[in-house]
Formats: sequence, structure tokens, C-alpha cells
Amino acid sequence: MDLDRLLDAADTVVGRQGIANLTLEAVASEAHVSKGGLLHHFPTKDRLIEALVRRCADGWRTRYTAAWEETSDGPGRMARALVAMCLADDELWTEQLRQSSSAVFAALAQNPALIEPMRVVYADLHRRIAADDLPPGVGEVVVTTIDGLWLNWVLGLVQIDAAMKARLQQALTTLLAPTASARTMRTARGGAVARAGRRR
Amino acid sequence: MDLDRLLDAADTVVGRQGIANLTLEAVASEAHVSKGGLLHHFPTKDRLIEALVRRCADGWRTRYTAAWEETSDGPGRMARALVAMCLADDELWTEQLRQSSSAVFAALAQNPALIEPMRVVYADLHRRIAADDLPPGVGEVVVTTIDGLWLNWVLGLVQIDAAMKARLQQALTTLLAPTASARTMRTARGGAVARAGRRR
DNA sequence: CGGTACAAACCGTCCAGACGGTCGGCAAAT
DNA sequence: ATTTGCCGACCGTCTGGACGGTTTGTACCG
Repeated sequence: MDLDRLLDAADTVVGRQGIANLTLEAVASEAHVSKGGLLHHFPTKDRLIEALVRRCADGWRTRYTAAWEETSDGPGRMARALVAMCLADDELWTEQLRQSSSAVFAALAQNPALIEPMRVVYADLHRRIAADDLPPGVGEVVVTTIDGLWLNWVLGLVQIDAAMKARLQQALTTLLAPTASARTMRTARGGAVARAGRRR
Repeated sequence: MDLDRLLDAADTVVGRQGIANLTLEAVASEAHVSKGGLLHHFPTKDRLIEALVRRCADGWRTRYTAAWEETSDGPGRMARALVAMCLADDELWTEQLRQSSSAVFAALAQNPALIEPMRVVYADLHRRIAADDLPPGVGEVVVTTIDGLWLNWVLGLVQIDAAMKARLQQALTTLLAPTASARTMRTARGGAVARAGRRR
């Protein structure tokens, strides 16, 4: 029995019936396995959900790592990779990813400690962003925007269509654009931003 | 009996014992009320959580409405109000707000339909942002960044300290700054952004 | 003013169902 | 024959909710 098939079943259950109905019986039924059979592979519900979270977290790391590889070198490489991956690629926001993401909330409900793998991946991502050689805050705005987009998408709070993604991409790209000039005046990093930052 | 006291108790339970332990008994106990007494005011667990979500949603609307009132007129008023409220004000991210926010996830677990009040408030906020007279995507980046910040904060995915808020504020202010010039060339809105948007 | 009738707030017990997890068994593979 | 993978019946616990009873407040009446 492929363990991934069990995890897929769990994701499906969450996506279709909600977090509250993520029961061992439902998962077993969805995977065409008896409850005993399911518990043979995941001796505890916590272990099952932990595997769910870990798979989701690994998926994100794999994705943004691959995106980083495909992005040209230079300041903001990680941030630009994120934008390209999340806003330019139409294949990302699939129903499967939504289910997989919802499972993280199942973990939150079951046992908050189970989201630890997700925390690890986020720490890694933020470390990469911090080392991205961008003006202060710019990289963090990009990551955090993606986070917010993900939240809105998973919860269905706002509609996310191609037009909105395009607008976000445009604005974030604008934010990342001054990087080229910032690189030339690296010794005065932040000064240009502070100067441009005044308003009113 | 003040209904708010019961909701406070529910928030406290969620904050202290997690979503899974948000039971009627726990809430009743926390509020020093019998289960029967609790069910007298909220005939159903769904109703209780619905009230929780509604109170949280109303809180957000009240906050950003007040922030809008205190923000100078002009393009990006709503976006600037959000930045001032969430990144400049040190009083916002309290433990109480975190508990109240966590309750939304409890709603998600109990019955996804219960987050509807939250959806309504978000729709309103996004409508205000869309009418904010900003270059395309800029306002949405601001809101979505706040959303992401909120997510990271509630889940504890990343540490949110004053320095990070300052950096985000700086970057978002930079993003909002070009508005003044954009207003003068309103007829060509988006053109300036598109021009600045090229990279590589 | 006293008392009486009524309603609302609240209590504490009880129950039916659901859920996570255990366990003895079985059948095929080695 | 022993191990491994899986089954499915079973158990103890917990939880949401129902329900009948009790206290507290309130309006009305003699």
C-alpha cells in the first residue's frame, strides 16, 4: 500500500467534507481501506496529520527551490522566484494544492504542535529572503503578500482570478524594480528607500 | 448575564487549550456557568461560534473604519490607514486579538460556512481598496500583506517584532509613495507602473 | 403593601452517537 | 512455519444537546 494514497485520501476528505469530518473512518473509507489497515500505517491520528503537514511543507520547499533555480541571479532572486511561481504560473493554484493546504488547518485544530514542519519551511524561506540583497522590508512584503494570497485563497475569503494575480504581479514587480539602482548604491542601502518613502 | 462574557470565555479557551478543546463544557466552566446556562444563550455550538466570528469581524471593520477616519484624504487613503493601523500602532497586536482571531479557525473547523461574516467584512475592505485611486495592484498588495502578516502572527509561523513591522511599513510606504505623481497623470494610470515594472 | 401568577434565566443530569484506538484473527508471501 | 499486511469487531471516552426542575425577577391584583 502506497502511503501517499492514504494521504491523498485524507486531503480529499478535508477538501470535500471539511476539517471536522477528517476522521480515521472517513480517510480509511476514502482510501478503500479498513480503519485497522489505516492505523497499521499511521498508528495515531496525530501521525497521519503530521505526515500530511510534512508532505505539504516539503511540497512548498521543493516548489520554491525549483523556482529559485529557474530565476536569474541578482538581488531579489528569491523574491522574484516567488512572484514568478505564484503569480505568473497558472498551474500552481490547483484544487489539489488547496486540499493539501487545508490539511494544515486540520493540523492546527488537531494539535498546533503538528504544524512545526511548516514553521521550519517558513523559517528557511524567510532566511533566503533576508539574504536576498533587497532594501529592507521589500522581500518581506513579497513573501507576506504571497502568504496573504494563500490565506484568502484557501479560506475563500476573496476571489482570486487571473486579473488580480496580474495586478499583484505588476505592483510587486514595481516594488522590486528599484533594486537595480539600489545595487549600485549598496553602501547607502536604505537611504534611497527612505527618501522615496516620504509622502504627503 | 452579559453575552460578551461568554464569548470572552470561548476566546480564552481557544487561546489556552486550542481549537480541539473548544467544548461547551469548557466554555461554560471558563465563564462560571453551567452547560445548561450556556446553551440557554446560545442554543447551539454553531450559534456560539457564529457569534464569535461576528464579533471578530465587527472588530476589524470598526478598527479599519476608525483608522480611515483618522487618515488624510487623497489616493490610497484606505491603504495608508491600514498601514498606520497595523504597522505603526503598537497597540493592535494584543494577546486578546490573537485569541479572538484564533476563534475564526475554530469556526473553520466546526463549520466552514460560519466564517461568512468574515467574508463579508473582507469584501467590504477590498471594495474600499479598489476605490482607493491607486495604481493597479498596489492597494491589493497592501491588504494582502496585512493578511499574510496576520496569518503568520496567529499561527506563530514567523516572529513578528517591532523591527519587522518597521521594515514592512517602510517598504509599503515606498510602494504607496509614487501615488502623488500617479495622481497627476491619472489619465495615463498604469502606464507609469508598467514602465517601472520592467525588470531583468 | 402583600401576595400571587407568570416568565425568563439558569442549573445539573442524562443519553445517544461518534470517535480514536485496541486486539485477536486471517491469508498470502517468503 | 513465521512474518507481514490487513481486517473488522469491539471498547471506553467524550461531546453536543435534550429535558425537567429550580431560582430569580416582574407585573398585576386585591
